[in-house]
Amino acid sequence: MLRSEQVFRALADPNRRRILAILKAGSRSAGEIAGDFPISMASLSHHYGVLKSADLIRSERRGQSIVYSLNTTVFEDVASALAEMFHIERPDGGAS
Amino acid sequence: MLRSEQVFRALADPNRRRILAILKAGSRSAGEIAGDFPISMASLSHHYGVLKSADLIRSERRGQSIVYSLNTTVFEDVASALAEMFHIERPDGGAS
DNA sequence: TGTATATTTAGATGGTAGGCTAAATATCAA
DNA sequence: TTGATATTTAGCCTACCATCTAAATATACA
Repeated sequence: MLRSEQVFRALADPNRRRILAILKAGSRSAGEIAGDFPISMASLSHHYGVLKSADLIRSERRGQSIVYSLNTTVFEDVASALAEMFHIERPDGGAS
Repeated sequence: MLRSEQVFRALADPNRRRILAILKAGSRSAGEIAGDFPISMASLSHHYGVLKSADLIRSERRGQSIVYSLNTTVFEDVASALAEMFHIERPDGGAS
């Protein structure tokens, strides 16, 4: 089940999209990600929450750190929803 | 050139997504669209502005009415950007 | 246990977004 | 030009969002 509402809202913020872009290269801890941003770790934590509630990322504790990674399966759904929204024919006809 | 920033922001609002869904069925005047919404025509006009600045819709005056229609080409770009964002292979390899 | 490190949660604040009403603009038709 | 219809623009208000600092939680290590 795709939470369109939360997904679109999550994608609306440039910092969140940048987090996703970073995670695209591989999993990273909250601290590692923070190094690339000018905002506080607390603010980033808020963004992680938004991305998680949209199921776009996942988190896993590893020792003292919390490691975030991309959840690619949801992206398939988003791409399909978007294609549907614009009535674009896609070869896989709606990966669910 | 895709204005990601404005496109994502435009898609973040449910009323705007609903406007797009309505226009998917065909062009409609501002007044016709308004019939499906509980908000004022002035508020809708604001949403048209946001959608236009993202180049997601186009407008054309026809007599006293202004008729809105979907700009599907931009959606191809959005779908591609999204696919890129998640590193999903697509058959058309990025329609630009 | 006590302390340091890593991250989140709580609470406050400024800015932006979306809603409204009222006024302005544009077209049509007398 | 005058009046009616269609839509946008202007101004205001409220709610939400991104950000901050400070405090809380969780883990590691001595």
